[in-house]
Amino acid sequence: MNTDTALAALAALSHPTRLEAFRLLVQHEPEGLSTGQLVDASGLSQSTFSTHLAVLAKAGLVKSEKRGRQFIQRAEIDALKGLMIFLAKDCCQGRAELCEPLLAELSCC
Amino acid sequence: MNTDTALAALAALSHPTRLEAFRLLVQHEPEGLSTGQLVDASGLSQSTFSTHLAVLAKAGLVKSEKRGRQFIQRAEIDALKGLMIFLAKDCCQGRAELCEPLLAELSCC
DNA sequence: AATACCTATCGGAAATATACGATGTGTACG
DNA sequence: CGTACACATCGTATATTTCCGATAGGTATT
Repeated sequence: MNTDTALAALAALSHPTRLEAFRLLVQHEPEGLSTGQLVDASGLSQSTFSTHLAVLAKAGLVKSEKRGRQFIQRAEIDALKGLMIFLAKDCCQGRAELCEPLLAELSCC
Repeated sequence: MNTDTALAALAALSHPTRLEAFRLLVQHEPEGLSTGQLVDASGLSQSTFSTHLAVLAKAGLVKSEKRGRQFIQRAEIDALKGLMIFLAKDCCQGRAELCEPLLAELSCC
Protein backbone atom coordinates (compact mmCIF):
# COMPACT_ATOMS: atom_id res chain seq x y z
CA MET A 1 0.00 0.00 0.00
CA ASN A 2 1.46 3.33 -1.08
CA THR A 3 0.69 6.76 0.33
CA ASP A 4 -1.98 7.65 -2.22
CA THR A 5 -3.85 4.40 -1.63
CA ALA A 6 -3.67 4.93 2.12
CA LEU A 7 -4.95 8.49 1.76
CA ALA A 8 -7.88 7.28 -0.31
CA ALA A 9 -8.70 4.62 2.26
CA LEU A 10 -8.45 7.07 5.15
CA ALA A 11 -10.66 9.59 3.37
CA ALA A 12 -13.18 6.89 2.49
CA LEU A 13 -13.45 5.76 6.09
CA SER A 14 -13.52 9.27 7.52
CA HIS A 15 -17.21 9.77 6.76
CA PRO A 16 -19.80 8.44 9.24
CA THR A 17 -21.98 6.87 6.56
CA ARG A 18 -19.09 5.14 4.85
CA LEU A 19 -17.43 3.97 8.05
CA GLU A 20 -20.71 2.51 9.23
CA ALA A 21 -21.33 0.80 5.91
CA PHE A 22 -17.84 -0.66 5.91
CA ARG A 23 -18.18 -1.95 9.44
CA LEU A 24 -21.51 -3.47 8.54
CA LEU A 25 -19.93 -5.25 5.60
CA VAL A 26 -17.06 -6.53 7.73
CA GLN A 27 -19.57 -7.95 10.17
CA HIS A 28 -21.28 -9.73 7.31
CA GLU A 29 -18.20 -11.30 5.87
CA PRO A 30 -18.01 -13.42 3.85
CA GLU A 31 -21.65 -13.43 2.66
CA GLY A 32 -21.85 -9.67 2.07
CA LEU A 33 -24.92 -7.47 1.81
CA SER A 34 -26.86 -6.19 -1.17
CA THR A 35 -26.62 -2.53 -2.07
CA GLY A 36 -30.29 -2.12 -1.18
CA GLN A 37 -29.74 -3.49 2.30
CA LEU A 38 -26.92 -1.00 2.80
CA VAL A 39 -29.10 1.85 1.54
CA ASP A 40 -31.82 0.89 4.02
CA ALA A 41 -29.35 0.69 6.85
CA SER A 42 -27.90 4.11 6.01
CA GLY A 43 -31.24 5.90 6.04
CA LEU A 44 -30.08 8.07 3.15
CA SER A 45 -31.48 8.33 -0.33
CA GLN A 46 -30.48 5.66 -2.81
CA SER A 47 -28.49 8.05 -4.97
CA THR A 48 -26.61 9.58 -2.08
CA PHE A 49 -25.61 6.23 -0.73
CA SER A 50 -24.58 5.10 -4.17
CA THR A 51 -21.97 7.84 -4.34
CA HIS A 52 -20.69 6.88 -0.90
CA LEU A 53 -20.39 3.29 -2.01
CA ALA A 54 -18.46 4.41 -5.06
CA VAL A 55 -15.93 6.13 -2.80
CA LEU A 56 -15.41 2.95 -0.80
CA ALA A 57 -15.10 0.94 -4.00
CA LYS A 58 -12.61 3.36 -5.54
CA ALA A 59 -10.50 3.12 -2.40
CA GLY A 60 -10.49 -0.66 -2.78
CA LEU A 61 -12.25 -1.22 0.53
CA VAL A 62 -15.35 -2.78 -1.01
CA LYS A 63 -15.82 -5.09 -3.97
CA SER A 64 -19.16 -5.75 -5.63
CA GLU A 65 -20.34 -8.91 -7.29
CA LYS A 66 -23.35 -9.17 -9.53
CA ARG A 67 -25.99 -11.49 -8.14
CA GLY A 68 -29.11 -11.71 -10.25
CA ARG A 69 -30.41 -8.19 -10.59
CA GLN A 70 -28.72 -6.87 -7.54
CA PHE A 71 -25.15 -6.35 -6.43
CA ILE A 72 -23.66 -8.02 -3.41
CA GLN A 73 -21.12 -5.83 -1.66
CA ARG A 74 -18.27 -7.30 0.32
CA ALA A 75 -15.61 -5.75 2.52
CA GLU A 76 -12.04 -6.20 1.33
CA ILE A 77 -10.33 -7.28 4.50
CA ASP A 78 -7.00 -7.22 2.72
CA ALA A 79 -7.40 -3.50 2.06
CA LEU A 80 -8.05 -2.88 5.73
CA LYS A 81 -5.05 -5.01 6.56
CA GLY A 82 -2.97 -2.99 4.13
CA LEU A 83 -4.05 0.26 5.69
CA MET A 84 -3.24 -0.96 9.18
CA ILE A 85 0.18 -2.14 8.12
CA PHE A 86 0.76 1.23 6.48
CA LEU A 87 -0.10 2.98 9.73
CA ALA A 88 1.89 0.55 11.81
CA LYS A 89 5.00 1.02 9.71
CA ASP A 90 4.90 4.69 10.62
CA CYS A 91 5.79 3.78 14.15
CA CYS A 92 7.72 0.60 13.54
CA GLN A 93 10.31 1.75 11.04
CA GLY A 94 13.32 0.72 13.02
CA ARG A 95 11.64 1.59 16.29
CA ALA A 96 10.33 -1.70 17.58
CA GLU A 97 10.04 -0.20 21.05
CA LEU A 98 7.13 1.93 19.84
CA CYS A 99 5.33 -0.94 18.21
CA GLU A 100 5.56 -3.58 20.88
CA PRO A 101 2.76 -2.20 23.06
CA LEU A 102 0.64 -1.80 19.96
CA LEU A 103 1.01 -5.43 19.00
CA ALA A 104 0.43 -6.48 22.56
CA GLU A 105 -2.95 -4.77 22.63
CA LEU A 106 -3.92 -5.95 19.18
CA SER A 107 -3.32 -9.54 20.06
CA CYS A 108 -6.19 -9.31 22.49
CA CYS A 109 -8.68 -9.85 19.66
CA MET B 1 -11.66 5.05 21.24
CA ASN B 2 -15.25 5.70 20.20
CA THR B 3 -16.59 6.20 16.69
CA ASP B 4 -16.44 9.99 16.73
CA THR B 5 -12.83 9.99 17.87
CA ALA B 6 -11.93 7.47 15.19
CA LEU B 7 -13.70 9.54 12.54
CA ALA B 8 -11.78 12.63 13.60
CA ALA B 9 -8.49 10.74 13.46
CA LEU B 10 -9.27 9.26 10.05
CA ALA B 11 -10.25 12.67 8.67
CA ALA B 12 -7.15 14.26 10.14
CA LEU B 13 -4.87 11.68 8.52
CA SER B 14 -6.70 11.71 5.19
CA HIS B 15 -5.00 14.88 4.00
CA PRO B 16 -1.53 14.63 2.39
CA THR B 17 -0.08 17.52 4.37
CA ARG B 18 -1.36 16.23 7.69
CA LEU B 19 -0.42 12.61 7.05
CA GLU B 20 3.08 13.66 6.10
CA ALA B 21 3.42 15.87 9.16
CA PHE B 22 2.21 13.10 11.43
CA ARG B 23 4.60 10.59 9.92
CA LEU B 24 7.41 13.07 10.34
CA LEU B 25 6.53 13.50 13.99
CA VAL B 26 6.39 9.75 14.54
CA GLN B 27 9.85 9.46 13.06
CA HIS B 28 11.07 12.09 15.47
CA GLU B 29 9.67 10.54 18.58
CA PRO B 30 10.25 11.19 21.35
CA GLU B 31 12.11 14.50 20.82
CA GLY B 32 9.47 16.03 18.57
CA LEU B 33 9.78 18.91 16.14
CA SER B 34 9.03 22.60 16.46
CA THR B 35 6.06 24.02 14.61
CA GLY B 36 8.43 26.03 12.45
CA GLN B 37 10.32 22.95 11.36
CA LEU B 38 7.03 21.34 10.36
CA VAL B 39 5.99 24.45 8.44
CA ASP B 40 9.27 24.39 6.53
CA ALA B 41 8.90 20.72 5.74
CA SER B 42 5.37 21.22 4.48
CA GLY B 43 6.26 23.97 2.03
CA LEU B 44 2.97 25.71 2.83
CA SER B 45 2.40 29.09 4.36
CA GLN B 46 2.67 29.35 8.11
CA SER B 47 -1.02 30.10 8.58
CA THR B 48 -2.20 27.26 6.37
CA PHE B 49 -0.04 24.76 8.16
CA SER B 50 -1.20 26.07 11.50
CA THR B 51 -4.78 25.14 10.69
CA HIS B 52 -3.66 21.67 9.59
CA LEU B 53 -1.80 21.25 12.84
CA ALA B 54 -4.91 22.29 14.74
CA VAL B 55 -6.84 19.50 13.04
CA LEU B 56 -4.27 16.94 14.11
CA ALA B 57 -4.27 18.34 17.63
CA LYS B 58 -8.06 18.33 17.88
CA ALA B 59 -8.08 14.70 16.80
CA GLY B 60 -5.65 13.95 19.61
CA LEU B 61 -2.94 12.76 17.25
CA VAL B 62 -0.48 15.51 18.18
CA LYS B 63 0.28 17.22 21.46
CA SER B 64 2.22 20.44 21.77
CA GLU B 65 4.49 21.54 24.56
CA LYS B 66 5.73 25.06 25.09
CA ARG B 67 9.47 25.33 24.85
CA GLY B 68 10.79 28.87 25.20
CA ARG B 69 9.08 30.90 22.54
CA GLN B 70 8.29 28.00 20.30
CA PHE B 71 6.10 24.95 20.53
CA ILE B 72 7.43 21.43 20.27
CA GLN B 73 4.99 19.08 18.58
CA ARG B 74 4.94 15.39 19.35
CA ALA B 75 3.01 12.49 17.84
CA GLU B 76 0.62 10.74 20.20
CA ILE B 77 1.47 7.13 19.53
CA ASP B 78 -1.33 6.06 21.84
CA ALA B 79 -3.86 7.79 19.59
CA LEU B 80 -2.51 5.91 16.59
CA LYS B 81 -2.65 2.73 18.59
CA GLY B 82 -6.24 3.49 19.55
CA LEU B 83 -7.20 4.05 15.95
CA MET B 84 -5.60 0.81 14.84
CA ILE B 85 -7.34 -1.13 17.58
CA PHE B 86 -10.61 0.49 16.56
CA LEU B 87 -10.07 -0.66 12.98
CA ALA B 88 -8.91 -4.09 14.04
CA LYS B 89 -11.96 -4.64 16.20
CA ASP B 90 -14.09 -4.22 13.11
CA CYS B 91 -12.74 -7.46 11.79
CA CYS B 92 -11.99 -9.21 15.05
CA GLN B 93 -15.31 -8.97 16.84
CA GLY B 94 -15.79 -12.65 17.36
CA ARG B 95 -14.15 -13.48 14.06
CA ALA B 96 -10.60 -14.34 14.97
CA GLU B 97 -10.18 -16.11 11.64
CA LEU B 98 -10.25 -12.72 9.89
CA CYS B 99 -7.73 -11.16 12.21
CA GLU B 100 -5.09 -13.85 12.38
CA PRO B 101 -3.47 -13.06 9.02
CA LEU B 102 -3.52 -9.38 9.94
CA LEU B 103 -1.63 -9.97 13.15
CA ALA B 104 0.75 -12.30 11.37
CA GLU B 105 1.76 -9.57 8.95
CA LEU B 106 1.92 -6.89 11.60
CA SER B 107 4.33 -8.88 13.68
CA CYS B 108 6.86 -8.47 10.91
CA CYS B 109 7.77 -5.02 12.20
C1' DA C 1 -42.90 -7.25 -25.23
C1' DA C 2 -44.21 -4.88 -21.23
C1' DT C 3 -43.39 -4.07 -16.51
C1' DA C 4 -41.23 -3.90 -12.14
C1' DC C 5 -36.93 -3.80 -9.91
C1' DC C 6 -32.01 -2.52 -8.65
C1' DT C 7 -28.33 0.49 -9.03
C1' DA C 8 -25.51 4.27 -11.32
C1' DT C 9 -25.20 8.83 -12.96
C1' DC C 10 -26.66 13.67 -13.89
C1' DG C 11 -27.72 18.45 -12.43
C1' DG C 12 -27.80 21.63 -8.97
C1' DA C 13 -28.01 23.59 -4.14
C1' DA C 14 -25.94 23.96 0.34
C1' DA C 15 -22.32 23.04 3.47
C1' DT C 16 -17.52 22.21 4.47
C1' DA C 17 -12.57 22.28 3.58
C1' DT C 18 -8.53 24.53 1.93
C1' DA C 19 -5.56 28.12 0.91
C1' DC C 20 -3.51 32.74 1.51
C1' DG C 21 -2.17 37.40 3.48
C1' DA C 22 -2.94 40.33 7.30
C1' DT C 23 -3.33 40.86 11.99
C1' DG C 24 -3.17 39.52 17.00
C1' DT C 25 -0.88 37.42 21.10
C1' DG C 26 2.62 36.15 23.74
C1' DT C 27 7.85 35.38 24.58
C1' DA C 28 12.69 36.25 24.51
C1' DC C 29 16.56 39.39 23.65
C1' DG C 30 19.08 43.71 23.61
C1' DC D 1 10.97 49.55 26.97
C1' DG D 2 11.31 48.36 22.28
C1' DT D 3 12.19 45.01 18.79
C1' DA D 4 12.40 40.59 16.71
C1' DC D 5 10.57 36.12 16.78
C1' DA D 6 7.11 32.01 16.98
C1' DC D 7 2.74 30.74 16.44
C1' DA D 8 -2.53 31.33 16.34
C1' DT D 9 -6.53 33.46 14.49
C1' DC D 10 -9.29 36.42 11.33
C1' DG D 11 -11.21 37.55 6.92
C1' DT D 12 -12.00 35.91 2.53
C1' DA D 13 -11.85 33.58 -1.94
C1' DT D 14 -12.02 29.15 -4.18
C1' DA D 15 -12.54 24.21 -4.45
C1' DT D 16 -14.48 20.13 -2.85
C1' DT D 17 -17.94 17.40 -0.51
C1' DT D 18 -22.43 16.17 0.42
C1' DC D 19 -27.10 15.79 -0.32
C1' DC D 20 -31.37 15.22 -3.01
C1' DG D 21 -34.72 14.32 -6.92
C1' DA D 22 -34.86 13.01 -11.57
C1' DT D 23 -33.32 10.19 -15.08
C1' DA D 24 -30.78 6.39 -17.41
C1' DG D 25 -29.38 1.57 -18.02
C1' DG D 26 -29.43 -2.93 -17.17
C1' DT D 27 -31.95 -7.47 -15.33
C1' DA D 28 -35.58 -10.49 -13.93
C1' DT D 29 -40.65 -11.49 -14.03
C1' DT D 30 -45.07 -11.95 -16.17
